[in-house]
Amino acid sequence: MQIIAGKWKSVIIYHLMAGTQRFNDLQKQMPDCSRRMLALQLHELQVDGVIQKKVYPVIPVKTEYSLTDFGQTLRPVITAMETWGNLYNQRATHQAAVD
Amino acid sequence: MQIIAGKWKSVIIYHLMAGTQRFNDLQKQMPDCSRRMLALQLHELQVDGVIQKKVYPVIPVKTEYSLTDFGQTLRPVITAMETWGNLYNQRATHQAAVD
DNA sequence: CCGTATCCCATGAGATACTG
DNA sequence: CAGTATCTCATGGGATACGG
Repeated sequence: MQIIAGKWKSVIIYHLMAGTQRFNDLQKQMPDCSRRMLALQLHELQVDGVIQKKVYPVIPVKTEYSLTDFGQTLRPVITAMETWGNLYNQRATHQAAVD
Repeated sequence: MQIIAGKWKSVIIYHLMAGTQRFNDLQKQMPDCSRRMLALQLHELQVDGVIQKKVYPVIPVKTEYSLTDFGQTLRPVITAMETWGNLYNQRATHQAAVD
């Protein structure tokens, strides 16, 4: 599952599951991920065919990211993670591991 | 999900889902993971409360690793990954991403 | 058998400044 | 707005050798 292994990839996919997002939308939802890292991981996800990027040639530029059909197949994996996270997020034990 | 984020952690958990394993058992099942890396990731999983280690004070030493109750709660996540992997492992496209 | 210690290089990732 | 470029330091991870 190298496809998800990147530190932020699963989070990006999670946010894109809610629908198309712009670069800044994603950044606001992941304040701990630097602009540089976000760009790098988005690029990798794109190369792996998980997400697609649409660029509108207006000024200033506008881009939109969304899941490809292939990326959509990852939904069950991400939702399994989310379900697990919801169960254990509020607990004191293992808090460091859950993050 | 830093708990699974380590390069080999999900694979270790996957193998331990089949039951208790010795260090060498795990190593044989993960030839691409060095002994050093295996030891490091096992230790982290132990610290995070995902797995437990039992050492038998015989010579030569014998150790056994198994999932804790907490570790067992990760089953749905790992099986979701496995299901996804089974679907896409054999396909030509995205092969690099699946790995 | 099951690790740890050390050395060393490759990659990761923040900060900052710049561009179409 | 949505990135790139560069510099720099931190971390990851292989190889090898050693230890209980």
